[in-house]
This record gives sequence, structure tokens and C-alpha cells, in this order.
Amino acid sequence: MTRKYVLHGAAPGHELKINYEAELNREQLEVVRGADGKSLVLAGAGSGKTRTLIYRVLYLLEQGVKPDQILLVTFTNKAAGEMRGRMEKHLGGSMQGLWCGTFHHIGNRILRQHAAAMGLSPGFGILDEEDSRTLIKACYAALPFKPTDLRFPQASVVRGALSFAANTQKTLRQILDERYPYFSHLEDGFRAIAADYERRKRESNNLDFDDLLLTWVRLLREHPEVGGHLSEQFRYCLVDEYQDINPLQNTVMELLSKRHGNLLVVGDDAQSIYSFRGAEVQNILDFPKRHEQVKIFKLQTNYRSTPEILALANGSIRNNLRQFTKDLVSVRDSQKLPELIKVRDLRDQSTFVAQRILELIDEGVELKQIAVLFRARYQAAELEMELSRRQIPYVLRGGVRFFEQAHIKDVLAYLKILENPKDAVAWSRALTLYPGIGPGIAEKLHAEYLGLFDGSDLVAGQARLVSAAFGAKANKRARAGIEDFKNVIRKISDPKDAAHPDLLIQKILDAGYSREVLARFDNAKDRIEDLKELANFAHTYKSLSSFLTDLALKENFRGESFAGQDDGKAKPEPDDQLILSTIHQAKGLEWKVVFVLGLADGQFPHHQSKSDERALEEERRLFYVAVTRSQDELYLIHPMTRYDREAGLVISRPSPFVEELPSHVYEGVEAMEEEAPRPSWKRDSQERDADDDEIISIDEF
DNA sequence: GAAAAATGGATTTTT
DNA sequence: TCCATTTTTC
Repeated sequence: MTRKYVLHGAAPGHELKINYEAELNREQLEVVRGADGKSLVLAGAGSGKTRTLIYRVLYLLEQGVKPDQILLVTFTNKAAGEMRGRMEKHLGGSMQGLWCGTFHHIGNRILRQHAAAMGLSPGFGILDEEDSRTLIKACYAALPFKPTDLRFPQASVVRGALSFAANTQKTLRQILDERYPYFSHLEDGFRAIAADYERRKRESNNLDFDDLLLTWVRLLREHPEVGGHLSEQFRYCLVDEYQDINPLQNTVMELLSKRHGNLLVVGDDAQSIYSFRGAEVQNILDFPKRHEQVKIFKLQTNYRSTPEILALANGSIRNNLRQFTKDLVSVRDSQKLPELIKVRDLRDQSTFVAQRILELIDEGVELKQIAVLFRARYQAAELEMELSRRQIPYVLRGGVRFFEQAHIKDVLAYLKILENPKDAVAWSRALTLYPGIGPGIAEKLHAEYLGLFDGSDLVAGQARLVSAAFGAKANKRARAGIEDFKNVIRKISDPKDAAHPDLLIQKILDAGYSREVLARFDNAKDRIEDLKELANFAHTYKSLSSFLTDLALKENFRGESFAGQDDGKAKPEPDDQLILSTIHQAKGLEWKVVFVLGLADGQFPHHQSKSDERALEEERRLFYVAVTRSQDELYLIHPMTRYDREAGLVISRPSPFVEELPSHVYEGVEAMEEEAPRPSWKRDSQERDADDDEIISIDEF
């Protein structure tokens, strides 16, 4: 994709001259030209799904559809970002008003426009998962009984249940029966908390993630004039990764496309891996049943993987019962078989992977064309140490999100107080940083502040807030902290600074938060660096509100630079790095060489999913996703033992997903050390350092 | 009674 | 390592 199509002036579409026949295959061409009305595209892994969607959009533009009449919804920020990037390449830099983003992004944008209709202040804040949990915790006060008496579940469980009900559009009763039968008798408690949670969100002028979608649906349903207008505007609705859409998201799209019926959904049921968020594979399977006259397209040519890799993927996924049958065909030449590597333990797993990667580099493979995938984050820990020892640069995707780290959120809490003084969550977070102040006192202080005046404007109330009288009633131990807090507020309350979030962050650091970091965290230096980076990032924003909103909805990872947002001063990272990623994070991506870790029984599939057939099928789809990321070489690693805290060293069988494969689709290989066996888990670090360059011989059997 | 310190336990995947 | 619960302190 090196050619560019530049749009000009008022009728952008007419400047597009694309040779579709030359750039697309027949299957893709049919979609691009024919997917009007209700259309379902079943796209196999590596079949050029994104490409097809992009060309569909270009085609629509060429037909004279205005960019802002097109709504392209994707599932993750990463997918949205990639789509936007590739589209901009085609369109010469500008999206010309095209709506492209995640559900939550677009919901947010629409709700800001129509806040008044929904009784919201346009400056509403967004609670992330942690904020939401904190607020729910505070709601336990509303319970008619003591939580400990009835072994009432934790806030995260309550949040999970409420969120699941919202996303699946089921009642709390149903969710409790289906997913939390052991809490089924506590429905009243859940309800009491839910009611109080709603109240507190309203009073603090906040929405949580689910509210962005729920309120959007309510807007469409309860305000027909707005709903009609929006449906009129978005003449073409396209949904990517449709297999991961949950009923709530589906409702949004159904409502938006009701008038014109132009709803194109693209997905691969074999890659549905988000049921924990309420996605149901049944949703895509039933799409043709839910609508009349659905056009069904299939993209079954795989451009990514070798026939050998595809054979393994097909051999696995056909064990699932719930699926459309697809017949993926590779266009690539035959190469070597995928390998199943048996290693003794986790340590040997790391050693093997690191060593094989070094060999691949010798063979001329670039690091960035190699990925190591795993089921769960912690599985990468051991490998990370090994890579550091061998000085192999890597990026870990799926770590703690940059913006969700404690120190980042602490600083953001002050900004949120400025932006939305009613935000009780932010007040509590900032105040409880100070010694002597806990949640109880924080809540009282916030109430006192709100009582000072109508609470709508921090700047107006600032004089009273920072006066000597404020907080004088609190107990002695809290006094010093309150004064410190007032001091920070005093420094950041200059209205002139509101347009400069970076300045505000700097002031918060100077006013004492830097000291706080040094006192509280052992890796304080890194964290202060993070905060400076946050300030750099903030520099590109002209208002506090847009900065905060973007952060709440943006996916950004530690170690990843804020791509495209900074002013050319990208971090001095080598651009050739190994990728470590959870399988979930790897969806939609591809690499020449892929290693999959931990293919042992009990690790993958995750042991909790083994009893449930649906869950097991989802795990198998996860395995399918992992395998189909690979273009040329695939290594499945099976650690033959694992260390159990109680039982000691335990033998693990290979993953059932490997055992059920026909034996001709892979080659079994054993990786053993030459020297005498020794129990690796008993060795101390000195010994480990000593044999950095030991050699493993790889013998086929 | 509330906050701080100490202890114990567990850890899938994400907007 | 991070979080939640229990114990200790003010």
C-alpha cells in the first residue's frame, strides 16, 4: 500500500481513483461493491479483513457519500488506531470528518453533544474500572446489614455483576442466577448498592464505561428526534470485530441503523474471545436469523500463514461445535511444520525461547518480526528476566496500563478536582494521600466544600476552600495534611492555567507530589520520569477536559511512546524490539515467527474454564488466535513440569489443545540441557548468573 | 472510631 | 507485586 489518493475540496469522493480489481481479490471485491443493507462478512484469520473494510469506506466516498455519514466502529483502541492510520494514508492525511473509533469513544462524543437532553453536565467525568470500584466500595454504607455478617462479596465482584448485567442487557436477577449462584440470595444487597452507586455517580457528575453506552442507548430511545437525526446522519454503519460485540453494543448499532438498514458487520466467529465482557459468539452466529435479507460474504483466502500453520489452526478449531464452517485456504508456499517444544520447566522454556530468538537473529530475522504470546501476563515474568540477562530488547504489551498506575492517577485526581469539583472519587483519592486522612475524613471534607456554595466552580469557591476555617473541624492528626492539600489547590487554581494541563501537572509535582512519590514508591525515579512524560503528553492538549477524557478512554502502555501525539520527540527506544504480548492483545496482528508459551494442561486452557463447554470453546478460539498470528514459523512450548506451592514439582501433560491435534500437523521436539539435571527452583541467583551462557542442544526425536 | 501498619493471599483476558 | 483483611495505634 504505497499509493496515495488525495482528496480535495467539497466533493472528496470524486478524486478517488482506485483500481479495485488490481488491489483486491474477488471475495473482497464483492464486499466492497455489494455490502449494502444488512451484510455479514465472515472473515477468516489473515484474510485482509481490515483492508477490505478500508476499501469499502473508500468506495463509499467515491460514490459521493460524505465522510461524516460514515460510522466505523471497532472494538479496541488499537484496532481503531490502525484503521485510522491506514485510512489517513489513503486519504492523504485527513479523515475529513469520518467517524471512526471504539464504541466508548463515539458514545462519549455523542453524549457530550447531547448532554443536556440526558440531564448531564457536558463536563462529566469518566470513571475507569478502579474509580468505579472505589465508588462502589463507598456504597457499602448503604447496605442494610454489615457486609462481613453475610459474607457479602467484594466491590470488584459487585461491579462485575452490575457491569455484566448492563452489557448483556439482562436483569441483575438473571446474572446472579447464571454467573453468581452462590450470591443469589444477596440480590437485595446488590440492589441497594446499585441504587446508591447510581446516586453517587449522578451527584459526582461522573459516568462509568458502561454508562457511556447505556446513556447512548437511552438517548436514542427516549429522544426520537435526536435518534432520528443521528440515524439520518450515519447512513453507513460498519462494525469491525463483530464477534466480540456484546448485546448492549449491538443494540446501539441496531438503533443507529434502523432507518436506513445499512449495517455492515465484519468478524470471525472463530476469534471470539471476549465473553468475559459480555460478548457472545452467538451474536454473530445469529445475525442472519435476526434480520431479513442478510447478505453473507466470506473471506476465506488466507494471505498470512503457511499451509502448515493453517493446517494446525484448522485442526484445532474444528473441535468447536458452535461455529460457521469456514474453509481457509493459504496462498503461501509450503514451509516447515510448526514445532511442539518439550522443555523441562519454566526456566528452560525461557532459555529455549531466548536462545532460539538469538539464532533467528543470526538467520536474519528482525526482532520486531518475532512475538512471544501467552495466556496470562504472569507467564512472561520468567522470560523477561532471561531476555534482560541476554540483553534482548523487548516490549511487553498488556502490562499495567500506563494511565492506570497509582502515581499517574494520583496526579490526575487533582486535575479532576479542578475540572469537576463534584467528583467525590477524585477528592477522596487526592485527600487520602496525606497522612492522617482516610476515606472517612475525605468524605466529610468534600461535603464541607460542597456546602460552602453550590459547588459548581472550584475557582469561585477557592477563597473559601483555602481559608483557615476549612477543615478546622477535622481531628488534629489530619490538620497538617489538609493544609498541604489546600496549598496544592491554591497553586493550581489559577484560571489562566486551565488551558495548559502540562503546567498544572508540573505545579502539582512542585507543590509536593514529587516528595510523595519519593516517600511512597521504591522505583520513585521511574515514576517521576513517567509523570514528566505525562506532562509532555499533556502539552498537546489545549483544555483540561479533553485531556482527561482522552486519558480515560485511551489505551496506552508503559514503555510505549505516545505514538503520533508527541512532537517528534519519541522515546529513545530501539525500533527493533521483540514483542511480548497476551494473546488477547495480539489479536489482529501478525509476525513472521511466533512462540506460544505455557501449552500445558491447567495453564492453557485456563483451569477454571475446563468444566464449562462454552468456556472451553472460547479457550480454543484463543489458541486459534495465537496460532494464526504466525506467518512463517510457529513454536508451541510445553513445559513438562510446574512448581506447585503445596505439591512441589508436578508433572504437567501437554495442553489438551495440543493433544487433540492430528499428529501430522506438527513436529515434536525436545529441548534438553547437556549437563546433569538439577532442580532449577532451588538454585539461588548466584548460581543462575554463573551459567548465563550454558548451551542447550536441541534433538529431534 | 478512624487511620496506619502488618499480615496474608492470590493472580485471565479489557473498554 | 499488588490487593484485601486483620491487628495495632492514635
